[in-house]
Amino acid sequence: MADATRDQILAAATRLMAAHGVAGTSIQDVADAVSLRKASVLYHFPSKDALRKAVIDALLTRWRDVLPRLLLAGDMDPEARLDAVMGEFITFFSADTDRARLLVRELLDRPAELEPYLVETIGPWLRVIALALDAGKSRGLVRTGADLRNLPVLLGTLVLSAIAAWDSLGFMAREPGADAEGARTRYHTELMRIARASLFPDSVPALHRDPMT
Amino acid sequence: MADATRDQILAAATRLMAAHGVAGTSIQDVADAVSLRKASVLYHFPSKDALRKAVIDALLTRWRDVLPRLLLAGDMDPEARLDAVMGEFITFFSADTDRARLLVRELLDRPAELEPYLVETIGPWLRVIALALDAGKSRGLVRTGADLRNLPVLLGTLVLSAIAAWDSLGFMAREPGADAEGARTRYHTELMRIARASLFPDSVPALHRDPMT
DNA sequence: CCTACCGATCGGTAGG
DNA sequence: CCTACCGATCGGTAGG
Repeated sequence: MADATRDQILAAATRLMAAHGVAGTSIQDVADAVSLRKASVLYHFPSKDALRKAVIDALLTRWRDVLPRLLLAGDMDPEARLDAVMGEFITFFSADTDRARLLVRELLDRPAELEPYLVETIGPWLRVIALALDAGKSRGLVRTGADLRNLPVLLGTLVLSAIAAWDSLGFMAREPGADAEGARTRYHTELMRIARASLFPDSVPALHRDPMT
Repeated sequence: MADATRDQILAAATRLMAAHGVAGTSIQDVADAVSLRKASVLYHFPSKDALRKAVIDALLTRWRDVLPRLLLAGDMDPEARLDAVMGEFITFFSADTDRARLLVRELLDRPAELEPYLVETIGPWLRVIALALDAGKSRGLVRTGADLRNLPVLLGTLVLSAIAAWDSLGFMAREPGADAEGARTRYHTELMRIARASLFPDSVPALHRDPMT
């Protein structure tokens, strides 16, 4: 079933559309990247829009593979759950930063089209997390001031955009003479710390190690 | 000196480029929006790239007007300074969300071109804030765990992207039957709360009211 | 998967 | 600020 040529086109289109946007990527650009003629690309994907949809769909399908690991994580305490969810989130997008850039671009370009996907793939996760956090609140494990309706969306936005902007903004955080890999790890560690600090009172110590280190 | 036609073109280009990106906006689109011919737009701005640069430049010039208010804020304590900076940041971008969308797009499309502007207009602010925060750390006013090299960039990214994504993601936070204006205020309030929680230990109470309310 | 081709639109110019 | 026009490129199709 694996169509090697189709996969190569998809990979090239993903890279180009993440870097330059859909409007900034022509079918000819994709064809050049895989050493084919434009008409051959259109044989595998009947239109530019079909190619774009296939790129986004591949990304969201991969995300759906990650999701169950989070929802079925059983009766974790709020802190362990946050670490698990944020860790998977950071791992997923930093493993391929094209994913983050593509999603940010789609959020800006076609919010209405992305909305049902968000409701379907992020909605259930949001509800489960909000429930767990609300239970944690009454047990004093979660900050009473936290706005549980906005916080998860904002933390998701933070991870997504921070990773999408890493190539553009990472230089501002890199101290001279430090290794690039270490700088990225510290960037992710600080993402996790912000999330924890926004959710948990200081009296609840971090129980779990940073999944990024 | 005010050129009304030029300003109208600039305003239309700002709106269109924020919504559809530079590559997704043609000179014809801009001309249609101001009821001119394409050649007339090119009389006021010699090329599409000159138009784009004028749009970005107008945005960054406005930001430069806000900046001194932050840097010259005198000997504020860390908490008051965070409230002032975050408040100005949120006010600036939420007053016109095109600004946030345009900047996010430029960060993705032309990071190398934006870098000198960032270093010039954000760099000094970052250094002053980092110094003030570091002083606050030794006085126990700032969390010792905070990574002061990454935190300011991440909080800036959070505000920028959260406001850019409001139109796309705000629906996830809006409870049914709530007024839209109140929902947006609560969104901004939670942004402020995340920033404060990431920076200050719980033992330091919030001294200043939310500048958003 | 290719060659050859289509009409539409692109950014930009000449000239008034 | 307009009309008229330029070559290049766009997404897409026919036909093999």
